Amino acid sequence: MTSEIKSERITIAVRSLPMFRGLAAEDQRRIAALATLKDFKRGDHLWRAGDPADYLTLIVRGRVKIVRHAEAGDIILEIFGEGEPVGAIAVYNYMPYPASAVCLEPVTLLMLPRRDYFELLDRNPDFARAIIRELTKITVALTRKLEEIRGQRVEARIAQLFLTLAERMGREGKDGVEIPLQLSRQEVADMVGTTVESAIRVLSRWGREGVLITGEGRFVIPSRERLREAAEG
Amino acid sequence: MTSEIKSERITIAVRSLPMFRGLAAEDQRRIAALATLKDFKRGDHLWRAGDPADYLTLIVRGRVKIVRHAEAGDIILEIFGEGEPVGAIAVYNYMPYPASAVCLEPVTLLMLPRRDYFELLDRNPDFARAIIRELTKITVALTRKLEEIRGQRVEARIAQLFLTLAERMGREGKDGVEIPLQLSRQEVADMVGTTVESAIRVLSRWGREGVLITGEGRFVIPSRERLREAAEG
DNA sequence: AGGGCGGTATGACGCCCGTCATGCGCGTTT
DNA sequence: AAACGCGCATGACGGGCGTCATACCGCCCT
Repeated sequence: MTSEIKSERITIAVRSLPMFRGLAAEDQRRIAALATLKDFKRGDHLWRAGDPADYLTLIVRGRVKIVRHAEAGDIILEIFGEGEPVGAIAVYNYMPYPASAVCLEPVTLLMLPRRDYFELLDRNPDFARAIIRELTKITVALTRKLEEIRGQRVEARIAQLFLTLAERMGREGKDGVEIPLQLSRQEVADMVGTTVESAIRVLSRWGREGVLITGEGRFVIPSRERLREAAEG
Repeated sequence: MTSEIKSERITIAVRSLPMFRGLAAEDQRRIAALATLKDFKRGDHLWRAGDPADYLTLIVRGRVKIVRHAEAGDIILEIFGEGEPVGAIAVYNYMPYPASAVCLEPVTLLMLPRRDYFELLDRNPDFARAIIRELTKITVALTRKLEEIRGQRVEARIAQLFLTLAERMGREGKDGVEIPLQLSRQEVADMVGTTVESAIRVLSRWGREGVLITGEGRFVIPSRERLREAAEG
């Protein structure tokens, strides 16, 4: 009974993932039979840096941050959302995860054992293309991050961060652009490579000035233009 | 006559490249027939950011830096050497080059038209694996660069840079580890994300203290240990 | 109630490093 | 030779931001 409900959930999940959408119904059924779903809550680790990568992991619901723990503090490399594969590179290359993955919200994962994933790859070469596309995106994003951190002042970097977030996941609300994402000051700092105190100083000042307002699990940008000015410096 | 000599050179070049080594002799012959060689000298641009990527480019001889021109100054993202493909991502994805490529030394390139490259990909799926491997390497390198730039002081970053270079291309000489690579102070600065002046201050002091000596087209590290101390800070 | 904890906020201090200026040596140009 | 450009070197100055300290608030726990 429960397992039937479960398998029903899995089938729906498989169909909803862009990566599997183009597949034949038979392939989709096979994947659903081999894959499992797993739930997490905010703050949970999907894995830690160094763990073995035994499953191909796809996000069905929620968002996840990829974090590297460095001596000088943590660095958030990327935020993945629904439909995206997480840690696909590590799985593909038989390497331990180079970074940790932590949930920013309640998350549901579809997990496919590595062995089955490779079998799928053999029968469906488009998957290699999908991987390459993901890797390209990551490379471009990392390059941009490098440019931003380099030389720019902290305020400009944070402004740039929220402009990017607004572009990626912003919704037009009645008070301006709304970014539905729960990030602590610490996490903002980790994303632009600075300290909590500096992030707090900028964000609390922006709150007073009405440039960017922190709400419950979201940020609001009353005027994109004023944020852009801050980004220019 | 000349063309025979040329085709002879090409055949040798194809055989020397790791990417082609596993191929059947017939495939190697086909590649040699389609590819061309091109020579450059130090300072030449292989291409500039924004140029169309019409050829798969492999380094037969010499080294190349990948540079992004940012407002705050240039950033050297990567240095590629013999046997490595350059800009393979751009070719694969039909996108214009996201960064410029400049020769650090006299360079010889093997260039394969994109059309032929894709044909080769279809007939030989291992190539996709090769691409993914390259992309993975790049991602890891970029991640490391991010960590280094973040938080660390300039002196530590430069020390880290030369430790990495020593690991990648160092040779044991009579005075210590020798890095056979011509880099200006400006280029060192661009690699760690700082200014020329700061790079000069560190390097000239190290020269006086005997931590790292700049020679003709090379650097010498008398004692890895002292450099490591500088990297720790 | 009290105590611990995590996130947020604010002030004071200090120093690294980016910026600007100046000078030197060397090769190339006119 | 003078003029110019380029790479390297060194000094002075100032500010951004990392570091440390303190405090407030809400929440969970025993």
